Amino acid sequence: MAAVGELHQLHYTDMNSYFLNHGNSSGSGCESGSASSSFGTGLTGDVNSDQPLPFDPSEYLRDDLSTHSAFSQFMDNSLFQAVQSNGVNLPVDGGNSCVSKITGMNKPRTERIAFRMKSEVEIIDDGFKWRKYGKKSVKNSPNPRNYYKCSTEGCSVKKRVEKEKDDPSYVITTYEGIHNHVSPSMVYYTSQDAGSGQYYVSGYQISPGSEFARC
DNA sequence: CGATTTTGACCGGCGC
DNA sequence: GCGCCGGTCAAAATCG
Repeated sequence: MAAVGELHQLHYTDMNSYFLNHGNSSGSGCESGSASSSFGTGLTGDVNSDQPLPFDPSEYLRDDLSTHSAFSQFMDNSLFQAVQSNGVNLPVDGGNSCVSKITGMNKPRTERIAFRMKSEVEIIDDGFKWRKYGKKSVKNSPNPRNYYKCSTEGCSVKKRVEKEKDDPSYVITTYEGIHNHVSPSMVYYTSQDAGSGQYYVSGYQISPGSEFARC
């Protein structure tokens, strides 16, 4: 298997099952109906193993606007809310753990999630605004690793992006930390509950300026 | 002109 | 203690 040294310590997050679970459970906004069945193929109980993903998320990222939405929603909901700074607290689908983890389970350190996806470009617009702060060539790989920070003030989420050693058409993106804000590319709508009078998020859409919205 | 990228220097952890 | 390595800093360059 391929993977750059450190990634052996990580379990690749299975975006497919994320789409399955989150697309259905979160309800509003993202239509995941027919896509779910195709996402389901190839998923087995071993998604937690130290293996590359048994699928190619980029097929969906490239071609399917609803999946673009799903990815953006994933970034918003899952990374923003589910990944805790200590220990894993990610949604699980009845035995089929949809995520994975991550190093330092017992240590109070920042969570990390790695994605491997096929892409011609390294920079995948996940809805957040990133500022590059470093670039480093790593051992055992001819490809440099790029370091990004979330450019939103007060948010210290980082991500690393590098091309896979054995197949440069694959990009490995590692997210670290929790956004303390929502994605700037998402526009949320609120409604007021007639009973309680409280406001709640009734829906959202990708803002016209987003990369996703251009497809 | 402010924001972002580039890139070499610097720093800390780890193994020997 | 020393060197290697991954990660970050920060000044200069570039971009919009």
